[in-house]
Amino acid sequence: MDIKFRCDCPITSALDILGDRWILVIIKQMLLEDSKTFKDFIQSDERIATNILSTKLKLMEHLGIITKSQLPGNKKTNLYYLTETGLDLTPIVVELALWSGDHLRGLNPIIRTGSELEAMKTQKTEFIESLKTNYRKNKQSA
Amino acid sequence: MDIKFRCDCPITSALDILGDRWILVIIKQMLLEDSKTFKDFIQSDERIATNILSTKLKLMEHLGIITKSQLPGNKKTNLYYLTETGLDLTPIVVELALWSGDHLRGLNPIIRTGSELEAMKTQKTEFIESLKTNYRKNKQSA
DNA sequence: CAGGATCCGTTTCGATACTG
DNA sequence: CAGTATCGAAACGGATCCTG
Repeated sequence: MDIKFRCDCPITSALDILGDRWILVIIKQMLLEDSKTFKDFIQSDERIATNILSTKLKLMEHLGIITKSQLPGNKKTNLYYLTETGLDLTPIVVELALWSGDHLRGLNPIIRTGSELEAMKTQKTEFIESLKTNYRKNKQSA
Repeated sequence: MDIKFRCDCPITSALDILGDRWILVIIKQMLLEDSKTFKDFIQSDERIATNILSTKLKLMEHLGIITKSQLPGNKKTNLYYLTETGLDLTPIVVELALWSGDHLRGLNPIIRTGSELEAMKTQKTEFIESLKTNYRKNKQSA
């Protein structure tokens, strides 16, 4: 698989990656909903098709955003986890959540609880760090 | 024009909007490169096609992210400006820039100068605020 | 049964030509 | 300058099939 970006500028390349709805959805699922298996992603209410999911997971793995692994004794369930590079996207997901909370209300329900959204806003840096820390913890204990 | 989101969840709807490469590109251009006319967007090195640009600008206007206006004496040049809702996307653009700077190096050149990227990181909140303040100022004086 | 590949109709994209 | 029209190429998405 080779990836071609439109130009050499990093931010433009970042838009090639993050300007893809499904990639953002997958990252959000992993970070906020503990999704890690193929089935987790399929069963979410995002309605992603299996072929699309498959393609995007492969792409993300190739980009170094996620890794694919298996439980030692389990040959059939694959586990997808964010790498540290992927985890560094946490601030973007949080900012997205905040923006949507501020400007796309009326659509409800809010992601997670309202109070959590409040915490995100008032203690953003800490919230991001705790999200990353928790994620790393879950990843290790798996 | 009516916009249909995939579900009622705000963050999912946000992904419907921001998970679009061109919308992100346009916002970035407006915020970081002072782009405001159709021509500005076309002439950037992003190589956006005229029909796509036209469609996206209309969509963004409809979403309340940008406004379209004209100089009083000028009937042929349209001016596109971010609304306050659009301006609130500044943190997302900044986080994108930071992530790409950290993880997509080797592609160079960096958006703007390296020192500016450094400032972004160490004084992020202030940087975001100044970006917004400057934008509002330019918008008014136009 | 989980994970994913294949097929295939439909939608969207994108490059260029063209218009007010 | 600021867009539309057109049309081939690519992506989507759903249904189904395959494989361990």
